[in-house]
Amino acid sequence: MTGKGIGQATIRDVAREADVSVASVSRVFNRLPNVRPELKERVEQAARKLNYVPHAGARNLSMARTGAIGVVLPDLHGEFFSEMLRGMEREAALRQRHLLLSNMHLDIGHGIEALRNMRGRVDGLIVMAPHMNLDELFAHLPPSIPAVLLNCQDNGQGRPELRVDNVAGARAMVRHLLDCGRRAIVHIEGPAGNIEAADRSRGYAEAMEAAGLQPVILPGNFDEESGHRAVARLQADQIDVDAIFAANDMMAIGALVALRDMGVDVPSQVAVAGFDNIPLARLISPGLTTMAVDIADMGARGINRLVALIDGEAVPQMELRQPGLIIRTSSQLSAA
Amino acid sequence: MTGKGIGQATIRDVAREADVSVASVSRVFNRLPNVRPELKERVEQAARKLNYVPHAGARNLSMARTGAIGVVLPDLHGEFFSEMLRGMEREAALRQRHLLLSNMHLDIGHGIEALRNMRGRVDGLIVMAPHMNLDELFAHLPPSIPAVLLNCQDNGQGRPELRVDNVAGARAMVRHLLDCGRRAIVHIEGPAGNIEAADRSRGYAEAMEAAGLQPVILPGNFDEESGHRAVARLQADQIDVDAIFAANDMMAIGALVALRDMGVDVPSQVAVAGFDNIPLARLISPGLTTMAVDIADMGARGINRLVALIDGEAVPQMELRQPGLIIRTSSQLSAA
DNA sequence: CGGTTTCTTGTAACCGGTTACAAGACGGCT
DNA sequence: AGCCGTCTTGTAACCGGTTACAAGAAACCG
Repeated sequence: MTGKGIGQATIRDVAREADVSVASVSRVFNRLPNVRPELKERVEQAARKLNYVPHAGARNLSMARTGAIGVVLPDLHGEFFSEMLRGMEREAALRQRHLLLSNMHLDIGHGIEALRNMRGRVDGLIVMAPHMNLDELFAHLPPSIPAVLLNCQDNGQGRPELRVDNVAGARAMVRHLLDCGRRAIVHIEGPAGNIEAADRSRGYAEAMEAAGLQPVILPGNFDEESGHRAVARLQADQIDVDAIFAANDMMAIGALVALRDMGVDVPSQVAVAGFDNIPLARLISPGLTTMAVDIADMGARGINRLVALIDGEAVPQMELRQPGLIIRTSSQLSAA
Repeated sequence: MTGKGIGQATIRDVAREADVSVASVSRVFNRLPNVRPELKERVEQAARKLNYVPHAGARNLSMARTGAIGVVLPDLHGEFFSEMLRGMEREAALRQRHLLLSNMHLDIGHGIEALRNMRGRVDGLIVMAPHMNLDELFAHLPPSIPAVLLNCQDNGQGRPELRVDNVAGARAMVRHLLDCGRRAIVHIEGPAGNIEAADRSRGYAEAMEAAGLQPVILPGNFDEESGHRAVARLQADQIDVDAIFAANDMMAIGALVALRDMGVDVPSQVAVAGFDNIPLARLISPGLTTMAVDIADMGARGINRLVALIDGEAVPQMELRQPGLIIRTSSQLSAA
């Protein structure tokens, strides 16, 4: 109808249509107070007629502010990440921010590229990279871009961080299993190079040694399948075991399923425990004993910190969150 | 060191440092072939020295292309949405696109605002809004912005759509329960105004009537809690029931948990079935019989279509996907 | 050796907003 | 009337890139 065909109306089209300057149109759309009502009405009418929608990209450029937050995660698989994302989204929406997603898969080169791609697209970054050298990751990035780090390795970035105390959590879990009367406690580890996996493994080993027991560690990579494999391995190697402590819930669930298939009763024959308290842990049966990290809250808090940082407020340098033990059926005391 | 303090290097800074024009710097960064190697080297050196990272926002503006896709979902809760997002992310990464998230909660006003906010930020939109009037939603939006609709209500938008055949799926599920010998099949419905919920409810009612049985429908809203409540209601009202068909898996799981708490055995006393085949359905025990929608694939396909649409390729107007019956323990034949 | 082609490089306009600044209109005051 | 302050409005520069176009250099040709 308007004949413009492709391409949408710009602020200049509206200005022409309403016979005012672009500055006035801008003022109307930004609700600045110093606009005569009659003129305001004229502009709004013209905008309606042309079906004008402001171009956010142009606005971002001239204001040097995008209203978006870049979220860089190592993966999007499993409930852990979706919970985290959910928490972030909730908080971001509250603060009128959008989330720009980017997962960096495994390679650090991709990670660096992903971060560089964010410049000019977002006002700040949330980076979760438990499996990468942070200093290398940030090496070729201007230091002025605000960023909050989640569960990252030690680094010299001096950026605000949120971490879960994985070592303490793992120790506490081992103590709980000992309290349940278990002695042959086997740990299924997370992937190599991942700081969270390493910390949980360390906490396990420390607690076992403190109890005068020999640590037994099987490899895994945080997915259900590897929990399954670990149990198969236990059986194949005839390893003595009365409790399995997996480095995360998905592996614990894989182990539960494998044990169920083998006809081994949980918890009477073997207790099982995980880490993270993903929503599934409560729903599976038997209910999974785990260390609760409030994942969504952690995501929300990260956004919260980042927004404060972007706004130039003071932000605590590091927060170490303590996970809490959740006891469910999978580690109930054996029949006395 | 460089004295610039806050604010990052721009293309003009690099041009000055390398003593070339901005056009040349742009050419180097965009890997255009017609640049003398010596000059290219000089530019790269200058860029390295200044720690220059191109400003994506500016690039987007001048090229009228952002490389981002806006994803507008009604909610981010539960495995359904995380699965969908995962599928989208995978496909988007493959096509070098970013995802900009925006959930529109319940209100249509917010939905319209969310869509408008996307202009100039993204090249196209994926909209999933089973609970909204699409024509109203798109009314104040320029028609030229590419968009793909997922599981939306009938509308006059003429935009590419992907839908699940919810009516057929529900009918098939009822037939399966009948085959299992169940007659008193109760349906737990999804939220009012949601087209998917309505279609599943319709399929259920049609199949029941076709079998000469009386439909019994209880209210629900797609979350676990409402499945739980529905079962409580069944008991309170002493309703005769030998099978429960919930409009989605989360409600079915709520029902399972409620039945377990009440000491009712599944499936011998009551069979339970859901819809969606979220990952949890396989893991819970008893395993949940459900209609499988390949959620992640649906998300990936949506992105795929949208990218084609953005690139000006021809795209099928509508695809109706058939869900598949997955039989698990929760609906095993009663002991003969 | 002049003319034509090809390749490299720079200048400046443009994308679509925001905003500093100037100018004009208006009202109130002496 | 003349002066001043306040309020409204417009002009034009700017954000940081891309790119059409022109110009200069080099290569190639008869």
